[in-house]
Amino acid sequence: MITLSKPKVLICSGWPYASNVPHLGNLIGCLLSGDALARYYRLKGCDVLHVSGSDTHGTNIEFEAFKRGVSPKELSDRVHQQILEIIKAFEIDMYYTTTESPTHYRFVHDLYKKAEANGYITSLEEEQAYCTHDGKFLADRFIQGTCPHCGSPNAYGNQCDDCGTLLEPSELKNPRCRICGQSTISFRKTRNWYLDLPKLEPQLKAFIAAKGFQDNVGKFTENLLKEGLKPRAVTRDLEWGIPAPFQGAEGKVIYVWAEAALGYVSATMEYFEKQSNPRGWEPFWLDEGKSVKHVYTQGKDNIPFHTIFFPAQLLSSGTRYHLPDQISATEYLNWIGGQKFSKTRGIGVYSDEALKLLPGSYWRFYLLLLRPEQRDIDFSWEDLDKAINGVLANNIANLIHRVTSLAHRSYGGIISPTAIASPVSKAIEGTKAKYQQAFEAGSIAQALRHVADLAVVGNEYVQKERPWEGQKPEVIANAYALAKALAILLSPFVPSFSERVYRVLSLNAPTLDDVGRLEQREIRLGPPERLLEKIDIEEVRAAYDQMKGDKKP
RNA sequence: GGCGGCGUAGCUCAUUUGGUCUAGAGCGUCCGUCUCAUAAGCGGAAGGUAGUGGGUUCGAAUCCCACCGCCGCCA
Repeated sequence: MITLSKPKVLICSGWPYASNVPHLGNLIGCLLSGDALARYYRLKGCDVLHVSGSDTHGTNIEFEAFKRGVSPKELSDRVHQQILEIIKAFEIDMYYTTTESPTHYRFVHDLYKKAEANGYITSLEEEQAYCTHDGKFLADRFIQGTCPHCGSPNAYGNQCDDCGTLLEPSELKNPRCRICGQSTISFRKTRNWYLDLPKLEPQLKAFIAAKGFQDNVGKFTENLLKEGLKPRAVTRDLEWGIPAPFQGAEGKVIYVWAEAALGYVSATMEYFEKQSNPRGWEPFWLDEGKSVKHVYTQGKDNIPFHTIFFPAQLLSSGTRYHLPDQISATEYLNWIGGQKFSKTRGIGVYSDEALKLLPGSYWRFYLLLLRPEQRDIDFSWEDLDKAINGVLANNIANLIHRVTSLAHRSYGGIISPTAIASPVSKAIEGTKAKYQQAFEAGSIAQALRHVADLAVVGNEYVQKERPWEGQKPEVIANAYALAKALAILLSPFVPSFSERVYRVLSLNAPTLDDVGRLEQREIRLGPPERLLEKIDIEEVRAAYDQMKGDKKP
């Protein structure tokens, strides 16, 4: 018998910025969506790797570190550790690294050296703000001054938050350095290196046309291409970051946008290095064909990075890397009343705080069910309550408990190998088909809704057949088939919950193929178990209020 | 200001390329009911002029135009 190698799937989740732990919106957009997809493809029997890591460079981290009086390295290391804990608590099963990894440095160096050799790197001398007191060039955000339009004294070098006008650093009146607070700013000439995107445009267009990205992803990308691409600077005069490998660029670093996404490749390399299989990454990245599928999850703001800038970086190397196949982008999850999450202003729940309120699996279920796939949504306690108590507890967990209790009460906990009645098997097969279709299209919330719908069918069925009256072993067998299908289909969303159900239903590492499959022999159920505790949303809310209250000075 | 996206019952969403009649479902609400189950389940009812206003069509939530609101990109 010939065993074909399993289809490979690489899930790439957007890299959390290591200035702070991710908030709920970041989490659902990147890592959680990626985990659900990865688990789905594993359930289907694919060879799956899910990678991401902490994005540790850039001026935001430098500034945040400065505010806290620590080095950028100290700050990002600390946040990275926190994120690792969060990943564990949210039951995310992936390879998570950081842009500080040596493999990443090496890969970024190699790639840009090749890009330079291939003639895709140009350089240009420009004037940039420089603080003579601190002796360094200042990123736009590090300069503050008076807005020339509205007169606000708190405008930044890139924009005035008070009137919304976009600015150039040179437009600010009385510019001062946000690091030392002094007005010791002058403009000096400096040379920076650019990725020649216009030169890569034909290749990019061919790639985008070939992949045919859907919906908002396609539109975003088209618009950007329509406007025409300009060369983008890939270096900056900073100390924190990956040193630029170009001739004459000593003392400069590769700017964060130009290296973080390359981490998808270097993380894959690093994963296989640790498996003592240093060439294991190649089938994932060097096969241009259909035997590997690349799916990216991130917030909508990152779409162009993944459809244009990141592919451009890969193309500039001259190596024919596998380019993105699918972008599963989310809209935004905002806080109550449409407010933006803000750590400093104390708005919203960050992932570390979320875990103090409820276990990770509860958040998973809520976030994946309400995943913003069509438009921005606002968090609400009511939705959280409905998702957990209404859908997961009352409908799903209760149905499974109901079935196992019935089986034990009147049938000795034994499921006989009966054929599944056609309406039940039809419902299971129909759900499975819609579920797969949704997942393959990257519509994770939709897949979960199909599962929830099956639980409704299950309750209707049990109610109608009344297996608590007389002996109806075939009804119990059908109900068992429903419970089993639910447990398996739910595993990409709430893995620990599914594991508990597997134990009760006597299932051993089932796969997608087991959904709707006929039992060959008698099954002896484990003792009925209360599978999920409900939440008291008012208590959770009170705990949240207290947590936030404690933080205020 | 320019470009793009979105706008369906209180909430979350369905309505495959415009056409099964009174636009569906879950949750919530109200009424009824079973009792195996986590005060869960089931049945029924109320609830939408599909953002608004025009237009195309025999027929539009689904196509076109304008306006309003939200979001994003750009200036």
